[in-house]
Amino acid sequence: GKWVNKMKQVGSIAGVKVGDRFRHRAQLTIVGLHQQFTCGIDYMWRNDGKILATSIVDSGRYVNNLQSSDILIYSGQGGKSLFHKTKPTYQTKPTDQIMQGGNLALRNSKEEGTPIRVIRRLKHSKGSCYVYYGLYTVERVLQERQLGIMIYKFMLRRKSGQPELSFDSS
Amino acid sequence: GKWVNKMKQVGSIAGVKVGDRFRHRAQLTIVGLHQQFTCGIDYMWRNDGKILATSIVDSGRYVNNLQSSDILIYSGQGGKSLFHKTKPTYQTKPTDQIMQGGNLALRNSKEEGTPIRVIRRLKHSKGSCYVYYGLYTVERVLQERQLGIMIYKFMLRRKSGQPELSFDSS
DNA sequence: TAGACGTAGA
DNA sequence: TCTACGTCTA
Repeated sequence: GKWVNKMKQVGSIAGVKVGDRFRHRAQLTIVGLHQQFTCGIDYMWRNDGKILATSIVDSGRYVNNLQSSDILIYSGQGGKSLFHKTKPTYQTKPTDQIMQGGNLALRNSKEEGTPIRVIRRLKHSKGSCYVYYGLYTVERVLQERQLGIMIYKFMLRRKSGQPELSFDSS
Repeated sequence: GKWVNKMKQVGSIAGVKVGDRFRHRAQLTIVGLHQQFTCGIDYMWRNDGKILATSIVDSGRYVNNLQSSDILIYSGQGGKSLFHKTKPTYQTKPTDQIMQGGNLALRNSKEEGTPIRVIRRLKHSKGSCYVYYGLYTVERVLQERQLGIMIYKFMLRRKSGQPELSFDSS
């Protein structure tokens, strides 16, 4: 259950600035940056029934890729590889990723050109935190084979006109 | 990893008042009330190697019991009943609870008479929150049979001189 | 590395 | 009811 049925929204969140840092995923939920507690892709239902991605979290568990300061390659969700360890035993059947849920939401966002909030986990010697990177749009949807299964890759580009991100020792 | 290696401590936490409410377990961790993220019993190591309970969370998943405004019966942790559903299949062997970890910490706290922070989850029609109930001491350690296994029950009494808890519609 | 009174959403 | 890029401690 929830205290407040917080509405989801596309775009920036009032009071949250690019570069803001958070210790826990729960804090992203509280401020409304990303309302999924563990899932990497959050999305909302538009009035016409189409789902649109609102935010993604790059925690470093999937093989994503920050190609430059502006381009992020984000892996889709779902699918099971024989080489992917799950509890309590190893998978018996590999399955490809499917164009549904978060993957579908990201593809729809590309079609509509709507912005997506990007949060990335930064690791330090002392620990880690989640940093709000700002708004991105999906430019390309790719498919590739990885560990024997088909997975999606989404190429996102950071929207221009946003504050620079600087990562000093703070 | 962590940002700060926050020290655990027995007793009240500066800045946290009886009756304070929190939405997520993560917030209990942040303020230092209860540093275990999902486990119900938190404890620390004293210099001499003895473990002492620092705090417990009563989330309502175990069969606990608020007998009066001052007495809380709290179930120990561990043990597996044949009737307790676990993923991905049902247990094959029942196991009793063991006097270790959190259970041992609670027993030690009784011996030492040290206070324990108590947090209880309150459920509403709209959702739930965690409420800081204040400091309690362990008065009795009981054992009983439940669903075919031996479990511990800890009787805690709220220390006197603390603010009254009132639960109106706030 | 695994277990533990986690959460939100489909 | 289940899955999902959780998070701490032992």
